[in-house]
Amino acid sequence: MNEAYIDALKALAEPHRLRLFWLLIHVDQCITVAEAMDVTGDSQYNASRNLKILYKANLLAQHKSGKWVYYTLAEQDLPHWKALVESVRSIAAEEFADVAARCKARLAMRVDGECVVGANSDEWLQTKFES
Amino acid sequence: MNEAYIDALKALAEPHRLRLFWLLIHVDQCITVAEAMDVTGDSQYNASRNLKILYKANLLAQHKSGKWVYYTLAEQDLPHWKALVESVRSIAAEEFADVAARCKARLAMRVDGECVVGANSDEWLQTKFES
DNA sequence: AAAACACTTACATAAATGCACATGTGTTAT
DNA sequence: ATAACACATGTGCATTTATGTAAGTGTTTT
Repeated sequence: MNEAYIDALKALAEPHRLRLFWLLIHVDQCITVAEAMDVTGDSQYNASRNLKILYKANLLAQHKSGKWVYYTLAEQDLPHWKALVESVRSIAAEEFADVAARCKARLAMRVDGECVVGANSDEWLQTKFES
Repeated sequence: MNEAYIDALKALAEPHRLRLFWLLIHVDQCITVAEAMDVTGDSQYNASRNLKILYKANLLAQHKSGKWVYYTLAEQDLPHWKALVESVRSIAAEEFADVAARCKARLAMRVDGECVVGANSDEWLQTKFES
């Protein structure tokens, strides 16, 4: 049945999750829950839960590395799934310009492509943004 | 903002509405609430409400003709909206083979392209389907 | 052993859904 | 005309589902 597709639509039909998914499409990289917290400003519970909902909806893949859990885009084979991802990708960048900038700054804090600092670190909080 | 887009995703993230929208894409024709009732088997309230929700989400257009209200696909200009419609269009037809057949039979009851008979008519109930 | 990241549970609040009934509007018959 | 009928929509209520905050659990690192 198309229950899985319905779940994907439900997962995307929430502002925080749509933003997270758009971000993962456009940065084209894995991000951890801690990084998502910093970038979006969501609480730990919401960042974790929303990423997990996107994962359970088969929109994201996850892999664990030490105490970090990285989420990344899931590969899509079916046409209507590809079109759905394409739809989110096509959203104008201006809508998410702020998070995109914050995400870029947060990923710059990585060492050898690995996340090494948790959420709300001093280093991150010193990086000021005027929104 | 992308609130309208969120509303569209929400509108589609419900089995009955997804089915209705898929149907309107594939029959490429207006249908009335009464016809939708017969085709989907939904109650009058649900058929009316779900069509209206899709309409308010800017996915459908409506025009009134006498006591009938015809719903049809809305034209989309923005890329992410087009891709969203394309996504639903790409859903395998087998998922909705039954409703597609019932819709074809129901539209055959029209006269000069106009709906002339209401829901649960004798004529319709005589048309038997084995589901 | 202690600290940190991610996840889960429990509870309170908000929102969506379905049903029954009532309303509004257009059509048809007398 | 006006009364009766039919299509579509709105309202009130009960049930279910989603969301947010706070606290607790599990696992890994140092």
